[in-house]
Parts: sequence; C-alpha cells; structure tokens
Amino acid sequence: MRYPFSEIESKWQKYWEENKIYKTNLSKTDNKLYALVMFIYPSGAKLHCGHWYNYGPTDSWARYKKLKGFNVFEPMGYDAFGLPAENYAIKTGIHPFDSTMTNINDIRQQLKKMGCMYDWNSELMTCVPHYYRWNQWLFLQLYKKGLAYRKNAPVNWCPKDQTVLANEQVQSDGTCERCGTVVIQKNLTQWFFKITDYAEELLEGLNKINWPEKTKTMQRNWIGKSTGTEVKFKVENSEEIITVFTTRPDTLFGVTYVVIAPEHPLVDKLTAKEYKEKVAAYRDSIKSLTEIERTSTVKEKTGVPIGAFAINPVNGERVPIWIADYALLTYGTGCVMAVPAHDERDFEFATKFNLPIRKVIIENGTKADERLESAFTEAGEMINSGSFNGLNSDDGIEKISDYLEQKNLGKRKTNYRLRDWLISRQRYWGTPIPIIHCPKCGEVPVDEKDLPVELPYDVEFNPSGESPLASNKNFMNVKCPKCGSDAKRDPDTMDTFVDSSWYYFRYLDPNYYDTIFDTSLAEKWTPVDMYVGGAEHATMHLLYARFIHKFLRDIHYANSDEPFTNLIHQGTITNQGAKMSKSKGNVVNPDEFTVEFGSDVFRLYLMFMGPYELGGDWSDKGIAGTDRFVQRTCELFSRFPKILEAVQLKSKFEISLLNSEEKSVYRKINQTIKKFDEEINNFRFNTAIAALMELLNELNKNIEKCSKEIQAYTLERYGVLLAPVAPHLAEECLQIIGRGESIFKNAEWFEPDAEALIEDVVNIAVQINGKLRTTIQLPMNSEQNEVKNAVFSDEKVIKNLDGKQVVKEIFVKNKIYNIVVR
RNA sequence: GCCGAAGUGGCGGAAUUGGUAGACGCGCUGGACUCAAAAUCCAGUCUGGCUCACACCAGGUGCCGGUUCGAGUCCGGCCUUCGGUACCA
Repeated sequence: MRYPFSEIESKWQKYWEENKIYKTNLSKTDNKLYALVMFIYPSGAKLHCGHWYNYGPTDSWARYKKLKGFNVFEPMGYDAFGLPAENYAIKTGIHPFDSTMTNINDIRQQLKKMGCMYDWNSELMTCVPHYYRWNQWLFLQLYKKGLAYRKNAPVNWCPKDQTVLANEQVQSDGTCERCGTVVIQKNLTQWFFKITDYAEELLEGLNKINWPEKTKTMQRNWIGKSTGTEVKFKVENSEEIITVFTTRPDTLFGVTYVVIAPEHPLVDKLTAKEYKEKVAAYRDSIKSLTEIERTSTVKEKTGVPIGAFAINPVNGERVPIWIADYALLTYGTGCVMAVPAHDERDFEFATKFNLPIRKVIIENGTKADERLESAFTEAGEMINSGSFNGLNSDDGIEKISDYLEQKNLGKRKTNYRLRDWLISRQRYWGTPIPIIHCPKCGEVPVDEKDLPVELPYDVEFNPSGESPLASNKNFMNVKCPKCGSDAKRDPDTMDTFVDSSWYYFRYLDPNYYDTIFDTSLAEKWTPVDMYVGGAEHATMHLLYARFIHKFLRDIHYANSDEPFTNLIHQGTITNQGAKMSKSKGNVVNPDEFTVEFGSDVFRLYLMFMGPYELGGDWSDKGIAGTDRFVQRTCELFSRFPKILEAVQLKSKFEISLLNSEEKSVYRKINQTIKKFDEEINNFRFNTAIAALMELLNELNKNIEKCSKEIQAYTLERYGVLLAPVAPHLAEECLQIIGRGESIFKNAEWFEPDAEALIEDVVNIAVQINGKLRTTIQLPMNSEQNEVKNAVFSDEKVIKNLDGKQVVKEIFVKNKIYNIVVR
C-alpha cells in the first residue's frame, strides 16, 4: 500500500492546529530559542521552490531544537509593502491593498500546507496601520535625535513615464525597464537615516556575531573604513583652501596636480574666467552620461583643467587644479591630491593628459631614474621628499602626518565608504512619512499621539511626475501642528527596508498597542538566536536591521547590541542556470510535487539535494529516491503495530548479550542518533538524511531477526529522528507503533548509548610506500605489535615485500599501517 | 579590475585533526515477481587491462609543480564557473 500522504498530512496539520502544539509560551524564557526565517514578500507568484528551500529545512532545524528541549519561537509574517504590488496596480488597476490581501490569504494556506511549526498567533503584516504606525514612530525618534534629515539627492528618473525608478528598474544599459527610455538623474529633496553615525560600531560589532565570514566581509567592505590624513592646499591668488583626503601622505611630495569632483561647490569659485565655458561643458557632459557610462565597461577617465593652481603645503610647489569624474563628491572631501607615480588612477589620468609623473618612493632593487611603466603602489624608500628622504614610506605616513598636524596643515582622519540611508520613495504602497511641510514653520513632525498617519486608499497610481499620494487632497492638506496655518503632508513613503529592520521585535506580540513592541518580552527573547535567509540581503536588510537595533538600544527599547546572533544563508535554487523569476518564466511550482508526493517528501528532497548553503540548479530527478525512502519507512513501521505497548521498554542494552543482528541494529541506531544530531545541528541536512537512509537499509536487512525489545527500542528512536525532517510521517509512524501523543506535544530526544558507538573490530589499511595493498580486520584498539604481526604474516604483504628492504613503519591506531621500503 | 566561494563517477553529492576516494540517492544494466507492463524486491555499476569467473594489476578528485611514509584535504603558480563590488583617493 502506498503511504496515503494526503490524508495523513491533513490529519496531523489539523491535530497540531486544534491542540495548539506550536503556540509558544513566551513567558517561559529559560531555554528560549528564537528561530527566524526572513518573512515573505506576498507577491502574486505565490510560494515557489526557493521559499520552500528557505522555510522547510529551517523549520526542520527548529523542530529538532524543540525536540531537544528548547522553548522554540518560530513565527512567520508578510513583508507586505513594496513596489511590485504597485506596479501590478498600474498594470491591472487592482488596488495594492486588495491584491496584497488576496495574496496573503493564498500564501497563508500554502504555508500551512508545508507543515511548519509556525506560531500563527504571532503572524504579522507590515501594510496595516497598527504595524506601520511604528515605522512612523521610529522615524520620529530618529528625527528627534537628528538621525533623520532631509537633503537633495539624485533619483533615477524616466522622462517618458514621468516617474522615479528604483535601481532595479533601471536596466543594465541605463534604460527604463518599462519603456526603454534612457533614464536620467534628477535631484529631489529626500529623507535620509544617518546610519553613518553608527559606522564604527557596525564594523566593530561584526566581530561579535556568528555570521558567515563572507557576509561579514561584504559588510566590512561596504562600510569601507579607511584611515588617512586630510591635507590643506592653498589656492594661488585665492583665500579658498582645498582639503584633500589621502591614505598615502608619504607620497605628498609626488603630487603633480589636484583633482576636484566636478559637482564640487569650490569649482565655481576657483575656475578662471577663460576656462568657465569648458568647465560648464564638461559638467554637462558627465551629467547626461553618468548612468549609462557608469554601468558600461571600464570607463576611460575624463577631465578638464580649471585654470587655477594649488600650492603643495610641504614643498610650496604650484600644481594645476583639474576637475575629473574620477573624483567623487560623496567620498572624503571630494578633492584628491594626484600622485601619478604611486596611484593607478592618477597614473592613467596623467598619462592620458600628459601631466608630470614624479617618483617619490622607489621599489627595492630599482633605480630612482628608471622610468615607471605603471604606478608603484607599495611601500619603499622615500626619495625627492626633502627631509623625509631615506625613510621607509610606511614610517613616512606617520612622520608626514605628524609634520602636517604640527604645522596645522592637515590632520589625521578616518573615512567610511558607507553612505546615509536614503529612505524616501516617491511611491504609494508604503509607510507615509510623518512630516508636515508648513510654509511658515518648515518641516514639522507629526505629533506622536496623532499617529498613525494613515495611508489613504484612494490615490492615482498612474505615473504623473509626482508621488501618488500627492494626488489625494484630503491626505495632503493639513493644518500645521505648530502654527495652524495651511500645510501639506510629505507625499513620499518609506523604503520597505524600514519595515523589515525591526519586525523581529514585533512578532513577539504583533497586536501590542502601547509602544512599538512589548519591551519586556523583547528583553527576554531578542536577539534572534538563528536567522535564516538569502545572502542577497548582506549589505541592505542585514545592515539596516543592525543599525536600527543599535538605535533602539540607545533609546532603551532593546537590551542587546546585535539583532541576529547566528545567521545562515540558504543557497539559491536556480533553474537552467538562472534565478527563478516570473519574468524569466522559469519558476518551478512546488504544488506539482506536493500534490504528487506530499510535503514531507518534497521537504526531504530539498534537504537531500546537497549542502544547504550552496543551493543548486533545480532538477526533479531523484525525488523518487526520497519518495521511496518515505514509502519504505512507512511500510517498515506498519509491520510493527503497537509494539511499544507489547514490550517492556528498555533504555539500554548490554551489547555482549545480543545476537549478531541485534548487535548490528543496536549499533546502527545509536550511531545514527549521534550522526544525525551533529549533522542537523549544523544545517547539514543532506548528510543527516543519508544517515537515516543507511539506518533504514540496516533495519530492512536485520530488524526481523531482533528481539521485540530491540525492535521497539529501535523503531521508537527512528521515529523521533524522523520527526524534524518528515514531521507528518514521523507522527504517523510513532502512532502506528503505539506511542501515545504527538512527539511535538511531549518533546523527547534520545541520546545515543556511548558503548554502542564503539565497534569491536576495525579494518586497518595496510600500505606499502603509501599505496594500499590490503586491509586486515583486527580488534578495536589493537597495539602496534599485534597489528605488525598480522600485517607481516599477510600473504599479499609478503609478496609485495619480496626482495625489498623495510626502511620505516608508520602506525596509526585503528587506521593504517604503512611500510616504507627501498 | 578587485574581493569571496566552488571544481570529485553518466547525474546530485559523501569523505573528523592529511590516513582504505566515490557514503547516501538518482540513473543505468541484469535477475525475481507478472499473461504483460508499472510498482516492488535482489544483484551489479569510477576508468582501463587481464580473466569463464573469483582474484589480480595500473590509473584516477580542474591543470602544472611542491611538502609528506601518505594529499580530494596543506603550500606555490595557472584555468574554469558562480556570487559580490565598481574609479572610495
């Protein structure tokens, strides 16, 4: 008989729900374990294999921990705001709220069919006022501390659609995803969160969390800490000062020109009359080309001189000032001292424009007057550097910095690549920004007691050149809270990464009304112990959440420094080499498989495919293997109905009293417990399941020849091992053999019998000159002399040693005996 | 360009601190059951050589070299694939 998965899965899902098996008692906090998977974006595409791959195995890990005795909290919710719902509305006319709600209802049903142990009491969605009002509250707290501010920033603008585009809506050739028009940059006044204030702590904190090294490296690079020195250059015939940032003050004597970012305000002040025209033309040229050229291949550097000259503070030399697009306004001071001899970019630029290249550091073994073929960027001996000549350049960095600081010509400075977080979105489907713009008072924050600023239902989504909310007069027109005069709301909404940067607190009580979340629960349950989600969030969500967590700590809402103690990235499941996406039409629908094989089989298959962190290309070849495993398991248990009731259950057997099949089975079940435990604990699901398969093979071979006591002992343990990875099947199997209640109601985990883990005999590999010649079977822990006797009396060894001289013998207990001959 | 990860049978993939390469599964081949097929069960399955067969021999973890009694694992140099990043001074 085939395992009737459909009946059995719904039977147990119903049982779990009715008996509230997965409702976590949050007041019990000893042994708490917060297991979290990144919440789901409820798009119309429903659950795909990638979701399953993320949620199924993570749930198995959480179940394993529950059986191990942890009080596990595993919630699920919906990251419900966002651009795709709005784009869908533009295309179909269906309101984002309506489509999102429909999707959530569908997805909830799909999620429930997976059979995860989510605590549905904690379900949340971000698009409802009682969630997003706390985004607004959070905004106001940041605002109060000066960490939310407004400034001009460029956005991607499609001139045809008259709309702002997110970066991912701009194609690689710089055109609009929808209409193919070339996207331009437009400046708008927008809101920022000052994440840069936390740059150093965000960097330092990485040392304290157990995250994948590569993710931490990505965050480190993203934060991009760089220590150097700011140096002041006077400008000839001007009162202005150009301050440059350099990590190589040791090369200061090699400066042959200075570069300023084209958009830098100093440019207007310094440009000589006869250069104004050329400078203006250059600035125009890069404005229109930036986005296309940035994304194209390696761009050749461009620039023009502005007809002004800077004075090198250490040698008084007069060097030309240029503007060039390789100087970025947004990094450092926006000004660069150019040392072509020792910087690749400057070298390239100087070569192109025929600017002088002066060596001030020589590479060991080269001569001072040798021509440079490329920039020499490493350390060496300083030359042409006045009193600093002869120093090693590493010392020179310190000495020149000291000199500059003493003479008040510069000072040491640390810079970060990290930029502030732009949170304004000129979109409808998001959290309204709780700010009122008053013609008299300027920007006025909405009073906390007036939150939430509700997102109105009626707006015009079709792109009109401004934020959709601006079309709703009832929403936009308000009285200024300060002076009472006519004022307008901010028409923008927040980046949805704001929603996801604190949702793990809210899960603990999603209906909490008094504050952003229940802080007393948060103190006990955060940080999240295990967080599982895609690596694509490395420098966005995972950085923003760390920032907001630290901010909440600073305003005394959280008592920890980091949100996620442990982090695991599941790999990506691709299809025909490409990421699954609706637009590529390569999405694999999991229902295909769950309908045919059941959710346990599908979950098992996803786990068995390969290492969890690697993912892989989708293939359904092999799902038959996990299906067979489930069938054979069910069949095995069916042969032993109520066996647990028929015998006196023992927790340990004396191995020496067992017959050989019993010994073999007893050893195997205990070895499997040990192996499975280690593997699943470390998210190595593929090998955990392989161990169960080995066990099943052993049982099918030998269990019939065992006593009823051994059979009961083994099957009960096997059933419990199955429970994390195939929960419905395990519940059913345990019920068949007569275990009373749900294993997840009365959590239990068996420890292996240490004595059963030890074999009495081992195979020892016999090598001659490192080549395997034979293996011999000997008692466990045989000493070298015993092994030696056996080895040298072995026929094959004798044959192979014939006429040769033994030089050396290497013995590794229970493993190897290697004879070195000449 | 830079940073990171990975290259093992026909396929997905296993291999503690260097110590019997290919666990487990798919697929394939042969057999049993069946009127037949499916399903199921049993056996075989890294490659080459030799053998009726058992056995035996040689080679083998992307490529080249090194360390070692012994390397998939460590070191140096390449090649390929996949992620991340884009002039950060």
